[in-house]
Amino acid sequence: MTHTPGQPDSRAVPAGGRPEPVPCATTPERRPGGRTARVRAQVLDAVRAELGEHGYEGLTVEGVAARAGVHRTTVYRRWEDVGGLLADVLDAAGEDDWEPTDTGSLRGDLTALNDEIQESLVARPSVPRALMAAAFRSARAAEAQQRLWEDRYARCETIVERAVGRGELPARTDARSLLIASTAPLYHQLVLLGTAPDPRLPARAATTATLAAAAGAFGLPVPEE
Amino acid sequence: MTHTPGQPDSRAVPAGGRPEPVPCATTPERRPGGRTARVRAQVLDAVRAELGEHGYEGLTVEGVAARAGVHRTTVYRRWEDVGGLLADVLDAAGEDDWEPTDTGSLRGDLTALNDEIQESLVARPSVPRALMAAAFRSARAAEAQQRLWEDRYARCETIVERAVGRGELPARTDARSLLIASTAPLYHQLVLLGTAPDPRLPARAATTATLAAAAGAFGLPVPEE
DNA sequence: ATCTTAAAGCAACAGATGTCGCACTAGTGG
DNA sequence: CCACTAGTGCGACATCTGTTGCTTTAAGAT
Repeated sequence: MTHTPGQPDSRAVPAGGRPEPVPCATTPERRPGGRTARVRAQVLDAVRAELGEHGYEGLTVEGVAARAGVHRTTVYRRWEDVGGLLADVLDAAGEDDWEPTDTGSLRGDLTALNDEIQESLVARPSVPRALMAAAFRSARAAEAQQRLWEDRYARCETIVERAVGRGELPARTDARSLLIASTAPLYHQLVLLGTAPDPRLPARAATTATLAAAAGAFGLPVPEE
Repeated sequence: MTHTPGQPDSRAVPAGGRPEPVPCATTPERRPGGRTARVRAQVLDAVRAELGEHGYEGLTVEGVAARAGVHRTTVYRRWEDVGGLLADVLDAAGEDDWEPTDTGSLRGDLTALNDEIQESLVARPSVPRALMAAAFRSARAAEAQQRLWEDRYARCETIVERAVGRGELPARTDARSLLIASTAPLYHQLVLLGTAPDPRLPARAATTATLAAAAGAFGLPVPEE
């Protein structure tokens, strides 16, 4: 996850994901060499550090540039604004190897997942929370956020597949809906409602979703009977 | 809901909800008279109008002041910042007489509620969405938002009470958890995940919650058998 | 009517934020 | 080794955002 400065990553991503100024076919890849990649790594590291220290509120282009040892103008030119920075961070966040833990039961898996979510959301300052805040302000960050959600929920579908394999769930189950039903109350209460975190909430939400699933709430074609 | 300019409202609210500069007991109420109230009404109307036209992104103190026909400084002094403005708007929003519609069944009531929610969230620009965005940036707006959520969910508890009265649910049912389970997927998908609105989502989320409730997912003390 | 004073208007200022042209540095290719 | 140039550094500038001291207006009381 953490980029090692000085060891340029080989990903030749167009930095901010913005449309490039039309490479004229003679320049297939602009200049993926040392300095460019190094600056990108420094800046993204700085963003994560600033986010961890001051949260989204305290995240400013000025501060990021200073911490990265880079000039303001460079950041503005490559990432445009704070939203662009976070979009890049979000894309990088999707490149880890996270996967849901296997506890042996659907309810256990969902509870473990919810525990992880709750933990990441109650931390102060919370990076995921900051990224959600950013998604409200920047279209680019919102798109990156969407990609990350999609990736995460796709990985979580293995939870449902395992449950189907164990016979806990019917084969044709809408995995995505089940996962959302299980996790949504957490985000709703912790992020939107702003209620105090309840240590039993993760388990309760997971249990509710499990019960609904057992009652056939997420059956796909519902063969009626 | 809409304030009629020129007809000062009698609510002697301390405007922004901020701690007042200690009234010296000789001045029990500062100056609730015409101009003060009129300015407040003008400004709040301007906020709602700007929000409807440009969304949260385009909401600026400068624009609000101009539209309200008031000087910038006045807005800064009474509301401090955009968050303060929205907090005041949020508090005013809680003073309506909204109540959940009665369709005759738990599932129907929850579906109707979700339909209303979805409708308010897919509108562009969406005022509720703007208020949520504001809650991320301003502590004052966040508190006001919290008060509004609390008020809304409290009113919705009548849905559960009616269902209990009809014998659809056991007497000891955790109304709040049921309501959150029913509504959270909507907010999660439309606000956080940013997925395209699905016209059947409200009904499906309501059905899921109803099934879970029937399975005893929201029983309060659970007398064990 | 007139006095008092809370609140609004006004203008000048300070700081943050973002932009632009130009110079320079350092990969890249000959 | 040298030439080329994408990308960065630098400083000057424009703008937006928020603050402060003072003046003016008008609500409320005598």
